[in-house]
Amino acid sequence: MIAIDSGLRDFAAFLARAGLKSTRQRERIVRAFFAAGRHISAEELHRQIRRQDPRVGLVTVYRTLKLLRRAGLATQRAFGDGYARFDPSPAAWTHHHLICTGCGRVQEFQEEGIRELEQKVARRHGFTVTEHKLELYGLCRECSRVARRGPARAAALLPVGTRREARP
Amino acid sequence: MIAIDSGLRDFAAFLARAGLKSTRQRERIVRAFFAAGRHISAEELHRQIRRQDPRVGLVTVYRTLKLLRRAGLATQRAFGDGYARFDPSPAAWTHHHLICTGCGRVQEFQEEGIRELEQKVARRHGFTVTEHKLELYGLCRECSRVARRGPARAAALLPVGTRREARP
DNA sequence: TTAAATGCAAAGTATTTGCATGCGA
DNA sequence: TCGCATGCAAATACTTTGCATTTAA
Repeated sequence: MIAIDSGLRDFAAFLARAGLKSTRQRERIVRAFFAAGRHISAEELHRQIRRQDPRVGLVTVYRTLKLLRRAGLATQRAFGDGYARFDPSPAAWTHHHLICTGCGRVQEFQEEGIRELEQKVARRHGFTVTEHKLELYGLCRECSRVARRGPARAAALLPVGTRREARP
Repeated sequence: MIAIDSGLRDFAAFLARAGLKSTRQRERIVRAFFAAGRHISAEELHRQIRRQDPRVGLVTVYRTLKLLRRAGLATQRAFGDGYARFDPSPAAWTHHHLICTGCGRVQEFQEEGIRELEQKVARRHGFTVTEHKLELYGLCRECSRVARRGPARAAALLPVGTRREARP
């Protein structure tokens, strides 16, 4: 996969530039990160890696993700489920998220017009934008259907969420 | 303040509807919440309330914020500094955020066109949107100026953040 | 009266850090 | 060889929960 190779190369360059070392763990983590689906959590990434190499600690995954961010290769997000999520950076500029508060599923979408609007806002405020997040929360097609049938009144009494929701 | 009164009234109605009680603490918290600046954290809110009434616990602030969400009167956010932030709900529909990664300041902005784009996306995906977040991260005017003078190269080696960053 | 609310202390949980050991350059 | 990297365990820090007590209805 070209995306993985170029990610690895960029990261290696970053390490060299910063006087840091290439290690087996870092390579495994970076490779898995670029191979992984989008918006992956540290824990999920760690699980993936463990399958091939049990000798990689969760702590190192966290530390490497931080390095990836410093290298400009990863973007951190928080969808409100208590985990930090990570995306390869160029992707951060080209897609946004629809998060279903019913079933928790996260869908991506692209919408060209948004970029322009952002630039307009940034200019108006003298802001230099490096990252952006647009998240739409609501009910997906299926959950909407279920909600329409079910007792609508009950919604007011439902807990807002079961997991912790703040962190990131 | 009209906004505070209507917030209190709505919350009282919610409590009655749900068979819950009105208490001195809940009134204080809700009042302070609607009087407070935007995107306030539970801790900040608690500090404000304590000035007038030391007999309100942080735990109750958390619990009441959760009720406010269930009542549809508050929106929860996570800007990446480790705290959950809360906004009065109608505000969530009318403003967005510019977050400076240099100095941490959060500015609000409004941009009419975004609403339309969202609706377009929602229709395309059969999604019923209840909440939305648009956050632009980058450098504010002043931090941009400083960055342009300072040694640009150093940026690659700076820590990405000092506080914890994931949570909510 | 009684079910809900409060507050303290303790638990929970994602993430970070200290430190002894390992290992790349 | 030398200093950065790793991994374990322990620490953090925001948030939630258990439980005895208080309070609104």
